[in-house]
Amino acid sequence: MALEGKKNIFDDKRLRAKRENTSSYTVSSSVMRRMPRYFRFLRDLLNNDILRISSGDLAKLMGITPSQVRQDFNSFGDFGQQGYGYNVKFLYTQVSRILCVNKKYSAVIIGAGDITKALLATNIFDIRGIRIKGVFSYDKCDVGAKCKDFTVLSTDELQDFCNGNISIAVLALPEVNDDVCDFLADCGINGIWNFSTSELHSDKIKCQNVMLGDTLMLLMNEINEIEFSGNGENKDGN
Amino acid sequence: MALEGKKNIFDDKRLRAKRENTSSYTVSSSVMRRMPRYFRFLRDLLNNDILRISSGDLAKLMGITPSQVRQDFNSFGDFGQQGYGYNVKFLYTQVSRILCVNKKYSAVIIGAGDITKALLATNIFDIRGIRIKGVFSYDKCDVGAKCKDFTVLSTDELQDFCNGNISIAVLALPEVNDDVCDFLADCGINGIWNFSTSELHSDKIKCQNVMLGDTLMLLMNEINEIEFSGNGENKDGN
DNA sequence: TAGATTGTTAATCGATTAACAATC
DNA sequence: TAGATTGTTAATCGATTAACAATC
Repeated sequence: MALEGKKNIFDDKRLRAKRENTSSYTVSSSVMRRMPRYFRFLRDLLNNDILRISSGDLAKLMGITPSQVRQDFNSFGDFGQQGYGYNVKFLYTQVSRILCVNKKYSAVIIGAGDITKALLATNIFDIRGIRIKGVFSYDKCDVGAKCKDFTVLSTDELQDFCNGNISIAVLALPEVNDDVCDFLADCGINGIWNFSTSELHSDKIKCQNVMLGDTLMLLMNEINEIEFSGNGENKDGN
Repeated sequence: MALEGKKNIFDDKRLRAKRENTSSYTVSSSVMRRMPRYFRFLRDLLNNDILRISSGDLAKLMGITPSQVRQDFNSFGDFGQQGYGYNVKFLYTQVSRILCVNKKYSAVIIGAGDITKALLATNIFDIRGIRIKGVFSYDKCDVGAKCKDFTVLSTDELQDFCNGNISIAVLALPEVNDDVCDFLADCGINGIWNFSTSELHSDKIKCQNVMLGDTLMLLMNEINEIEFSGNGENKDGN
């Protein structure tokens, strides 16, 4: 495809800034947070054999403005072509690269309960190139049990097990203490995908706090505006 | 407590606007999305027997500015007191009310797999006053099986089962079709908490799309900036 | 009363949208 | 070439922060 031939994978504003020592160029977090959504929509387009799309059509599909589509991608590089639009496959590759999908990160899961089983039953890790290397538990009763293909190990063994080769820890526990950040950072782990109810922040390790209850409560608020319109009582009489 | 005595639960800018027919007052979604986080921090304060807090201290705790704390709460009403600060219990009650926690909504779960089991094993519904009334499946093979205390029913029976008494449907399925929104709306359900990989939007029903993969990819991007600093290779040599 | 801290207005900052010249 | 559509600048909009008078 002509487009790909012309595009250089290093035609990336951040990398360019780095090379030219204008350095400090970073993409704002509002832009970054939209990238996974682009990723999903572009994947769907590819699955439907749509090879080319304009900012206008993509915007309509996603319920945003064409300007935003163009601005968003332009914070990373010149991914389109005037008069043509965007090559979907190329754009998808760029977004995948931005999100580091298929970097083949290694991960461990900490916790041996139902969340762990649920995550292992999906392809959420596989399709992003993440390899789960082990399942660990703080609870000695779990040690030795099976979780899908994994024999649960004690967190006492985690540091030796990691040996600097694990990038991500999935925290699939109901509650954790703040020290878990230090502990995992000391194991050489760089990021925590946190399903516990405790919000984590650390200078030593990146944390993504899933906080499932938050979206549930937002939904409770949103439906309230329907249910209470008028009579001030909901379906349960409250 | 003096504060509570003086405060009127209807001293709420939205309700005031409604009464005075200035009507259209709505809180911006940026403010609304922060409410669950306030809810969690205020609950923690209460659990630690802290009964009073200033916007400055709460801001420090949460890593935001005192101005934001005051502005956020002021979009709903006058929840504090000059010279004193905020009464934690009262503020928590207001935030709970805003988020409709403990409204005793009824819900059903659709899907009888590991996500359903994982959710039923937590107290995520209980502590928010949500009552799970049934578990349903599109897959006839699941029907009759047990999911915790529930016997899985067919989605064919959903409409009769709901009979207008169910507010929330938890979609615990890998993938769904867009029509699911119409189907659930026709059952009289008002909101979908969506764990599938398909993003849902509808005029007929509120949707909260969890999109677990999104935060995982953001984490992959964030740790990349650590791992690739310098040599351009990650721990797996990619 | 004096000190503390809110509620609220004004100033700033950043993000989104609009417009259009560049160009495929 | 003419039409289409980007990349990018300028304008707008909204959200955050600062400042301070009100007041507990």
